[in-house]
Amino acid sequence: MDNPTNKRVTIHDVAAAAGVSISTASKALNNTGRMGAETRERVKRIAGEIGFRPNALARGLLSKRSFTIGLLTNDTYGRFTLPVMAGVSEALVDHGVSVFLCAIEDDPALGQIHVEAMLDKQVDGIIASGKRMDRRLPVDLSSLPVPVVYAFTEGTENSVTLRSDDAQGARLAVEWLVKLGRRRIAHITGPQDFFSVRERASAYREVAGDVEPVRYGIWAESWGHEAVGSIWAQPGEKPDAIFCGNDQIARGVVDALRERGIRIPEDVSVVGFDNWEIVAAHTRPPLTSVDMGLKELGREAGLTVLALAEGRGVEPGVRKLPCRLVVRQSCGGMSPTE
Amino acid sequence: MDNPTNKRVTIHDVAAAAGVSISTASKALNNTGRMGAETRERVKRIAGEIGFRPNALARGLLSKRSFTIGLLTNDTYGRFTLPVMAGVSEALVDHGVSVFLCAIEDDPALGQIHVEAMLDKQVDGIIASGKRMDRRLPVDLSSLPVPVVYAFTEGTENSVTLRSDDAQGARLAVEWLVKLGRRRIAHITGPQDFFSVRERASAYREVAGDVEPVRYGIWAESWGHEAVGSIWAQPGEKPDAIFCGNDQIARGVVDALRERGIRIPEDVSVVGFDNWEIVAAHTRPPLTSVDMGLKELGREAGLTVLALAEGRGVEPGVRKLPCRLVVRQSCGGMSPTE
DNA sequence: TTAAGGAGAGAAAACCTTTTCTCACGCGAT
DNA sequence: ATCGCGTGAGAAAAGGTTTTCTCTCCTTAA
Repeated sequence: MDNPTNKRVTIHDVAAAAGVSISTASKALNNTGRMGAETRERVKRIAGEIGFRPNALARGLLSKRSFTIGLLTNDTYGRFTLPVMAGVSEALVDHGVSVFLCAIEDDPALGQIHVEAMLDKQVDGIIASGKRMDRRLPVDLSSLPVPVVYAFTEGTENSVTLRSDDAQGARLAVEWLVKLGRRRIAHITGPQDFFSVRERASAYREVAGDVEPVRYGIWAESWGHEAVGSIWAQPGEKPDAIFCGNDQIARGVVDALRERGIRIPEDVSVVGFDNWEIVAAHTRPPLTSVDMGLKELGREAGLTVLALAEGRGVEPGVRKLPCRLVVRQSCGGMSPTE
Repeated sequence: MDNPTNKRVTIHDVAAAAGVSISTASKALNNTGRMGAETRERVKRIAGEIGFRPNALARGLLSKRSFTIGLLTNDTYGRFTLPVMAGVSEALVDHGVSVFLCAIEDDPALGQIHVEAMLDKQVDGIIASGKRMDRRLPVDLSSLPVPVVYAFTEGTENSVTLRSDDAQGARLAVEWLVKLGRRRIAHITGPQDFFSVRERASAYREVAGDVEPVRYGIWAESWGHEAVGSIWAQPGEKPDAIFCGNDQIARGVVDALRERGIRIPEDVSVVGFDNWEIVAAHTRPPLTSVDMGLKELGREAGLTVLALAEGRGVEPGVRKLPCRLVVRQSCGGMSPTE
């Protein structure tokens, strides 16, 4: 049913082929208006046969809905926005909505250009996403003529913001360690100026108590390695579990422990954060890790911006999505519900 | 200069405000038609003042150009399409073109849906991208009404395909090792059924000679680790350099060497492939690695599809873009040109 | 038999922009 | 004085849909 010419088939062609007027054709295809059941069926059948697909530009011009949204991110290479994007795309494709990807590094001018390009193209809404929860994108989205949803980046005053519940995730991890019988749980994590770091740390503190100081550092293997070095260099009792601020740190921790002949998980349990498959699953032993559910976050962001675009109300504020614990072999025990 | 009402400002508003007709306004703004210089300036000034931006949908309806292209990928989480995407976006934003990101896992139905959605939205062209050069996307793009460019995935018969020159990249790496005085260079790499693997291996063979067998395995740290184990378990002379099929394998190799007390780069040089920052830069010591220039590839793909969309001819066939060697500390020596 | 009403379908406007065509006017040349 | 022409600017069509309005029949009830 391809059309041999290069010209796209329009509703005019459908109408002509079916021997009806354009308006009747349109109403038939959209299940609107009044007409004989037979006519409606015939139009639909013929439309299918000649491969008619409505021109979204024309439709959008009239309906003020382009079935298009923009995804703005400054996390070009990062592992955070990637699953978020996948989630957004997945949630919206069912609704016929396509996603403009706009990678603005940290360049305000570039951001501005992208936003304007999106508005020119009449996007129905914008999702702003980033690489950390407590930083803004370098572009002001607060007074746009379209709805904006923030996902994994800080939003403005009365905006809708979606984030993972890091405190709950941290609690999940530490409680799991406690349940396994660990009593001396250390926490090696990233820079203290990250909001997530502070949130995870205080949840850790709540559950694990004051037995070990929180160790702040950088988001790198080397820091995990080094921190273990300094803990084991000190005199006194050693931890029987280490809760790490991310998987890379955990990886460094595991390496450092192994170098000392300490067995994982028999002597020390290790838990990571992020559940970054490529690291967590390939560490020896594979890492138990907290998954922030970023894909789910993306899906939620997509549905939310869609709701706003359709005029359905959405309560503004910060919405936290739960994390889950992915159990592998680095801390013993078999399932988080056992 | 915001407009207080929610209504978007159209060229009607500009015309009214400037006291001219719509056609005159349009011609003034597009620098077409004939009119007094003063009129033209006044229209432009007023358009700027009231914040007029032309509606791309309406423009596209008429011009048959939507200034929109689609990027199809099945590498949702992968590290390959990510830089490709960044390159595409970067190249096209200057031309006012926005990019639809379509993540089709490996699902033909999903692919079909996305392609149809893109065509409905009148994309000017499509870039297909994947996670390996010798696999097709699970969707047929061979007879679409818009131009298609393949980047880092296999294209169809008479298509334009962009890929990295893996043979040249491998040669670069091995020649570098030779220049450093290494004579017994091993090659530990991925599965032999990857085209890139075979290509890299034969380039390796050309330069390094027949002194060590190529060791095929899987794309994982564990394989690098294991391969070193088996090499060092064998009797006979040991390699003084190892060229790895990717950075993860290299990472496993480095770990295994260190466990044996072998110094890097003093005793053995190691080179990786992919230059995956997050792995290469954080291995101890940081890995020298071959960079496939994926961002450049993306940029090139963007410009190519744009050229096709504008009717400028592009020679079909496979175009290989050069790799470059990123020198870090894992093989000694300081710069690839020294 | 006629008026009312409903069913089926088409005409036309609207969305916003670009482009082609037409028109009016003034000036220089005949 | 008239013709032609160049200049400045507006009218209208086009692009593909959707939607409202209108029109024509036909049926049914009075």
